[in-house]
Amino acid sequence: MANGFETEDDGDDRGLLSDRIRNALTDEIATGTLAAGAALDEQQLADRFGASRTPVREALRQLAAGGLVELRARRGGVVARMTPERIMEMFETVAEIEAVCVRLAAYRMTPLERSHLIELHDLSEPIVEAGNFDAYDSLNRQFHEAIYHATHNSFLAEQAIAVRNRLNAFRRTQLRQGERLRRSRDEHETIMQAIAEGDGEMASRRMRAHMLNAATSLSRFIETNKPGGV
Amino acid sequence: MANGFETEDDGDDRGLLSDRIRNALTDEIATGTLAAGAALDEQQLADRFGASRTPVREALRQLAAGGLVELRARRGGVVARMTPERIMEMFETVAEIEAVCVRLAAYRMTPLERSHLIELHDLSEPIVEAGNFDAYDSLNRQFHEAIYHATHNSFLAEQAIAVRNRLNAFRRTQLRQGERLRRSRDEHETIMQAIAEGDGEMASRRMRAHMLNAATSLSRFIETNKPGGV
DNA sequence: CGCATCGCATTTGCATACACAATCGCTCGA
DNA sequence: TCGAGCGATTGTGTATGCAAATGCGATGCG
Repeated sequence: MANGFETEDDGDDRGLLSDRIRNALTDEIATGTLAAGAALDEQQLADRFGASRTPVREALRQLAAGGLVELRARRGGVVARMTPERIMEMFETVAEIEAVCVRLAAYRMTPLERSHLIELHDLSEPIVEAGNFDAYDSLNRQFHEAIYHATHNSFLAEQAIAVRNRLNAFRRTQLRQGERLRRSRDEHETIMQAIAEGDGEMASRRMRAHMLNAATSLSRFIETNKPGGV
Repeated sequence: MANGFETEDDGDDRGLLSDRIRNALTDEIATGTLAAGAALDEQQLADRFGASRTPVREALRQLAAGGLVELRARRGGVVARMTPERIMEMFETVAEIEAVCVRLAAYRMTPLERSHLIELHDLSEPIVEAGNFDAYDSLNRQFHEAIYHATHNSFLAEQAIAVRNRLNAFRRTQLRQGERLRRSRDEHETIMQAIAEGDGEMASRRMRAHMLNAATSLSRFIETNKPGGV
């Protein structure tokens, strides 16, 4: 097959082909390029990535293990189709896990980690003013991951990141709504205060509320833009 | 290869070969038949299961996605090698997730679910008296899974089960220690009381303590039977 | 005209073949 | 004697081929 390239001028063909395909598919699902419910034909994907079916299959299996795609035996795979109920369940789960993380983090974070978190939070102020959604999204992610890290429980942090990534496909558009950006930052502010006071329980409750606010916001968005069958 | 059997008298060759291999390997890792750190040679496994490398590879990828095995690129796979620190992190994570589950469950469970939980708990009394470890282990699992279910959040329940299964490989022997069986049931008792009173926060704190007690018990076990390099 | 059944096409699941990377052992040199 | 360089071997990563199963369409029957 089109395997004739030995040159690496593309610069992105390091690593395993199956991993690259997996990452690419993950991105495409998360960004919505591959809509929920879309059929995933192995040969078709193989052609698209200029590979054979073997690495495509391995990528699909991994994605299925992560829950991003559903594989029905001998009937091919589809991008995991989420009901609104399921999405809300995922949001609640993320909210609870985040709440756990911030409680542990409040009790365990080092001064260095605390200052890093404050720095991230401060950086977001001008970005909110400018209404830069993408930049805030990135910073928001860093903020939450800094909290995961500060739990000093890398397994928990991995779980949190995994669940959060899985939700990403639906979280994407939520921040674009009106004043949600400002309110998100305000909520971060109150969480930071609780952390500063060393009150993990308070930080936990506020984080849970913060995540559920985001869920409510997304829920309204889904109701408004309700499509046919998804 | 030895593919000549069309007869299904064996009775266990339904479903996908890769799935059967995955399940078999999961069991072997969970039961310790495959020790942590053991190398997983694809051809060797293929021979052992009477299959080719393809389904074995797919099984390994899925296990890697679940965290049970580690796959280093072009260097093969090994059964995930856990440090004591990592195991404790996993225990803490399970404890926190269980605490979340029982809090939600306390607020949401139906009378039917509550009575089912009570029934399971009552069933364990004579089993503890008899010191039947395996039976208690099974009932214990059902008890916890009934709580997951009662959260009425199937995604959270799935996550809880997944993390719990991942820990199973190391939890196995923990209950065999002395009076841990009796104490485990007593702790369940206090959790049940909090649930009965509708106090989710209390149930949550007690569940966390319950799980961390189990972790401590296992920790002692690990210290006692410390092997060479794991 | 509607429904069931048979046959075909498509696609997955598995086997096999091949290429390259990593490791191990050897030899050679200091 | 020890270390470095180099080749052989082992095993992973990928491609391709083949068989079985599923879904769909056509055809025949009621």
